[in-house]
Amino acid sequence: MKEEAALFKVLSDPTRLRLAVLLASKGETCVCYLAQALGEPDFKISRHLGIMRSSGMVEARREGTWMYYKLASPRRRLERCLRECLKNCLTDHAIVKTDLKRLRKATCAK
Amino acid sequence: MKEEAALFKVLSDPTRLRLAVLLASKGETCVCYLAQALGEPDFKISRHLGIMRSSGMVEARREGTWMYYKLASPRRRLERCLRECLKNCLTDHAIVKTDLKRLRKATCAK
DNA sequence: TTATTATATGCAGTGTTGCGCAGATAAGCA
DNA sequence: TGCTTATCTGCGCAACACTGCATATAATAA
Repeated sequence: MKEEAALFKVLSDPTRLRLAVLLASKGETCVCYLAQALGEPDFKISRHLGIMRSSGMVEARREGTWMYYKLASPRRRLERCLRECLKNCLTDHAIVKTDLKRLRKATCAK
Repeated sequence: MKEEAALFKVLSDPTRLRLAVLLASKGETCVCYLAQALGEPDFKISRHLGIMRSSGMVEARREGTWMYYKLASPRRRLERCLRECLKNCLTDHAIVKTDLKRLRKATCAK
């Protein structure tokens, strides 16, 4: 049960939860865009993405200087179910809406 | 988003996750039965139930010396969705099966 | 080479978490 | 009243988690 609990633990931090919802809704996105979307320093975003990555929830791809992150395809049934939760229940959350708005305006030349 | 993350946090501990699945599957149950089902000391179970209770995930009812706990009825959509996850994805987990087996054999005269 | 941009990481401080034990409380019964 | 059972809680400890800052790495271009 430890592994299942670990899935919940990854989502138990507000920053990571916002990132997960954003990635679930927008697909592959690069770190600097995510940092602007959340209005948080990029080293913080990078840290949390690292945590999500080492848990297997997220995959990364380098393209030049940029790193693109996306949700990994679910392995267990629980992962698929949780992702549905994110999409169905959190996409219209107030904070997510403003995150998405800022994401749309984001540029890579900070 | 903090409140939503808190929901995941409650389920991010293996003991609490097992308790939640058990309560989702069996309904109202008293502490000593839950302790026997999980094979853990009752003060530990009581602690975790207390955490689940103060988060609003669980409700308690006293009957004489016994305390009966059950899942509270979900308030937000996310809570309902998460409960579905527990029922659909974790009820047939190996540990839950043995928990349920021990729960069936549990008695209150320790 | 150096400079620039994007991303990651080591470190230290602070706070939080889960645990076991011992003891406290609460209810029921003799 | 005292005794038993069931449940809860205060304490100390060890482990862990989140943050900000500074620095390191990685890739690209001049």
